[in-house]
Parts: sequence; C-alpha cells; structure tokens
Amino acid sequence: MSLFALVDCNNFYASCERVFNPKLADKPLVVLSNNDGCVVARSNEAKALGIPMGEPLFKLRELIQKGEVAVFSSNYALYGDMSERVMSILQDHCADVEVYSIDEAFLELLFYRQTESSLTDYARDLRGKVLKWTGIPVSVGLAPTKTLAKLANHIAKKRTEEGVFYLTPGHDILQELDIDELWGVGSAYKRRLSAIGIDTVAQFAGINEAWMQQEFGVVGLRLLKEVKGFPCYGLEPPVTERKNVMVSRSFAKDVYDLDPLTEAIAIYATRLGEKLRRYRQTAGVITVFLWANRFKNKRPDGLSCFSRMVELPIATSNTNELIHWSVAMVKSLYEKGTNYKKVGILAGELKPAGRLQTNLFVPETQLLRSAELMKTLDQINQRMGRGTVYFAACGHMPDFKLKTEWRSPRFTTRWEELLKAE
DNA sequence: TCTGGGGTCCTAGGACCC
DNA sequence: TCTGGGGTCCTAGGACCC
Repeated sequence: MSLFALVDCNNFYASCERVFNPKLADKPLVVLSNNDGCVVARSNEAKALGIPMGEPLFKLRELIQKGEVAVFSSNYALYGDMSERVMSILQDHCADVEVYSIDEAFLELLFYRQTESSLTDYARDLRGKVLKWTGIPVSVGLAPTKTLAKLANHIAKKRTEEGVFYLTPGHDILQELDIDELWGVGSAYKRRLSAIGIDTVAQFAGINEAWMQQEFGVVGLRLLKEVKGFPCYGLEPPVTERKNVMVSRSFAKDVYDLDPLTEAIAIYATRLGEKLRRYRQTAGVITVFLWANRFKNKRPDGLSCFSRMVELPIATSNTNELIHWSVAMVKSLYEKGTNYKKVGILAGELKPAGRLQTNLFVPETQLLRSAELMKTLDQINQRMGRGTVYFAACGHMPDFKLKTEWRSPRFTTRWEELLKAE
C-alpha cells in the first residue's frame, strides 16, 4: 500500500512575519499581494475577524486605521528563504520529497510494517522539529493517495489540536466534508455535482466510475479513484524544465499612453530574460498581453484582454531581443482610449539553453558575445542590486517599482536588514 | 482612489492530410 | 455534386492549483 504525507505550513506568509515579530503572536495579521492590491494571507485571528481571502485593501482601511489588524506588503525574499529552510528539514527526514509549492510538500513514506500510531508519531516529531528550528507551524496529513493526504491535512489543520491526521478511504469523517474541500474541485465542479445531489466527499466517493469519466473526463475519473484510495498520482520529479515562464504586473493606476506601456513591457522582458537564464532555458515564442481595466472598462466593445504571439527566429533568453519583440508587439496591440491596467509577457516553447542554436544569418561569434554580455549583466545586477544596469527601453526603472507600503525587512537575506536587538 | 502573479493539464474544434 | 473514415497538429478556452 502506498502512503503519502502532505506537510503544509499554516498561514505561511503570516507565520513568516511573526517569526521575526513575536509581538504579533495571537494578533490579527494579513499579508498583501503585489502592489498592495488585496489580501493573500491571513493569520487565524484575521480569519476570525471575517476578512476573506482576496479582499481588496481599500475595504480594510477602517480596520487598519483602528489598529485592529497588522498589515504587511509581501516580502518574497523572506518567504522564499524561510521556505527553503522548512523544505530542507523535510528532505533531511525523508528521501522522497516533492516540493509542491512555496509552503507545502508531499512526502512518500514506506508503509511497510508501520502501524498507524508509529506514522502519526513520526509526523508529530517532524512537525515539532520544523516548528523548533524555523518557527513555522505546519500541519501534516497522512493517507494512501495524494488527494486524500491533502484532505487529511485540511482536517489536521481545522479539526485537531496537534496538527496531524491519518485519513483512510471510507473514514466516517468524509460524510461531514463538503465536496469543494477536495483538491481538484473548484466552483464549476461543485456546481455540477451539487446539481445531482452530491454535496459531501462521502457521497462523491460513491459515484459510478463510468459515469464520472463520461461527465468529467479523465480528470474526474482520477479524482474519484484517488478519493477511493487508489493512487493515480505519484511524486513528481523536481520541475527543472518549466514549460512557460511569465512576468506580468498590474499598474497602480490605469494607463492610457503608449510610452509607459512599452517601458513596462521592457522591464518585464528584462525580468523574463533573467528568469530564463536562471533556469538555463531559451524561449521559442513569446506572447505579449495587454489587459484593460476589467472593473471599469471604457471600451465600447467591452473587451479586456489583447494578446499577440511571435515565433522568434532563434530561441533566445537575450534581454535585448526579448525587449525588441515585446515592445513591437505592444505597439501593434495598443489602441488609443483604452484604459490599460496590466501588461505581461509569456515565454513558451522553452528549450534547454545548453547548446548554442545557430542561424545562417547570424554569425556564431555574435551569439557568443551576446551570451557573455547577458552573463556579465546578471552578475552585476546580482551583486549590486536589481536594476543597477538595464536597457534604455526600460525608461527610469524606479517608476515601476511595486507599491509595498508595509514590507517587513528582508531579515534573512540582507545583511543591512538583519533583525537587531532592541 | 483602491481588486495579485504566477503556473499546469485537458478538451473541443478547426485545418489539413491520406 | 456528393461522399467515408481515419489520422495529426494547433489553438483557444476552461478548469484547477498555490
């Protein structure tokens, strides 16, 4: 029999902020998205205040002014570093770990000759170590499939004191769990299932497999089998080769003019190039998106998303080239009078950068030189801070700095921001 | 005034081929 | 003019995830 554990950090971003600011323990605390747009993480106390996930900041002004909730802009340098610490502890204690996201990981455990109580002891021990060594509380769900482990984790978090739960298929508790608590059931599936009287996980587990496949395709069938305890998903190998890479941001205010749009896309193309080179990949095609403000659309046709794709003559991660194409695409997509809210660039058909791709019309020495230039550029920016050296098309980089009014210090990754004793 | 930024997988339908 | 049964590839869009 297979056995998976899902280790998930509780309110991860909020917990990270607390580690370095113990006064906030037991206080309502929220972390905001990029641009301080909306709430992306909440402490339990903030949840208890009724602040929903995704709540736009302006609806919280009153609570903030009264000092009833602590607010932080997102601090990804801090969260990323804390995540690595948690993950490395998991990797020290289990050979088969899949880091699923910044705050959760699946572990595949050997079930052989283990009792339920020895497994939950193991999980409790792991949980204790992570808490002690990083300050981050985690919950652990144990079950024979990943889908059930995810659900077990949910139960551990919501319904237990110790943060550990072992879930078997057919467990009575499934009768109390709403269908949309299942991993893979979103609002659309919930609506369709509810229409035929399926509201709990236990009811879902009783669905006929042929019917499920007919109505929900292979995705639905796998989901059903997983809930019944038959694994359809194993641990995924580490994702070294991404299939797409995207950089996009929304603007603090609506943008009507072409110039700020091209400057923004040049900056995102720069960022995209850095990402590609870090992953050692090159882009075969790039797509540029322009989004009109969807909350206050001023176009007569009401359209809000415009995109254009271009196949690059040579797959590349060269910033200059990415800027050249993306700026051209923005210019061709731009329409006067539209209030743009966001632009983005997506790289697709990624290829490993290892071998130099040659092209009849571009001398090889020129390609080599540009690769060297990019390497130097990355090194300078890494050492001196992002944006030290950049292309003229980006205009004045600082103009597009994100709004981060309440960012905490990067305690763990910047010397000058280390926590100091008061 | 103010509404995130990434990703993945699957399916349906069209174009094109024999 | 009307006609069949495959197949592949591509794209757009939907659905889900964190």
